[in-house]
Amino acid sequence: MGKVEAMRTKLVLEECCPAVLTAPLSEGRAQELAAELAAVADPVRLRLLSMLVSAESGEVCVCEMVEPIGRSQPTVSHHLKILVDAGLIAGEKRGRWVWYRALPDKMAYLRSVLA
Amino acid sequence: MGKVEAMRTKLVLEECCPAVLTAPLSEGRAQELAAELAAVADPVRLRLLSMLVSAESGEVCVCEMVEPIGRSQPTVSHHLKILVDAGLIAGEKRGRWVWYRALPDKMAYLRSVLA
DNA sequence: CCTATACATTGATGATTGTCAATGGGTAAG
DNA sequence: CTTACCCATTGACAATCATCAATGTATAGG
Repeated sequence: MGKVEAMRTKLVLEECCPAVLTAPLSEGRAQELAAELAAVADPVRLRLLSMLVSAESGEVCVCEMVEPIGRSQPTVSHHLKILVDAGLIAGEKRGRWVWYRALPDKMAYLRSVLA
Repeated sequence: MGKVEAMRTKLVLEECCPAVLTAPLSEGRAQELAAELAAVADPVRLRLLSMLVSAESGEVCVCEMVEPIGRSQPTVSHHLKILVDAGLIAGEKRGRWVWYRALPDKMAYLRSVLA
């Protein structure tokens, strides 16, 4: 195995995709992981996440999300709260507006769960 | 940026975690991705997956999963069917038994969705 | 054949969830 | 102070889902 291949293996395994599912899961641990994954297993929340991640400034006002999402304002707030509770995004109030941004670390963790 | 860092970035971005969420998602695409992620957002299905992935021989008989999972046999069959429909596992009948194995490609795809 | 075993399917039920209308809590403008 | 605006919360409802008992299908053994 050449130097490049060895590095690729090391990086992929240790830095990007640490194994989590490679040992039998306990009932409690599985319950916890499932709840965290459920946060992203929803079309509205995936679209909200994609809007935040792809935003030029890194943050988006709620008022800019309601119309593109195509749901009522309370429904959008509901999903944003679920994402906040899951640690995937964070909101900051400025005046009458609230700006949300993505927290990539938690997303990376969720990705590592599926290994 | 040194050679190693450049390679790390390239590998992580292109080989392990291709970006999928970095552009705003359409309603239809989000619906599709959410349905695929929902397959793994369940404690029973996560435990089934972990049993298959960590199995020595790479496959596990249904009869070996019912008792550890702690649910009825029809419930286990129900969840196995959902995983099969999601393309995450496959089953093969041998005599009276059915052996399931994990299909890692689909799992890697799901992982790439969260980028 | 007849019985036992392994798994899938069906039907019913309780729990969870996504949705919206109505309302509440703050903030800025007049 | 009053009004208008932004967002969160509450309550209600319909849809979805996880679960089990009962039943169906297929295979092996006697």
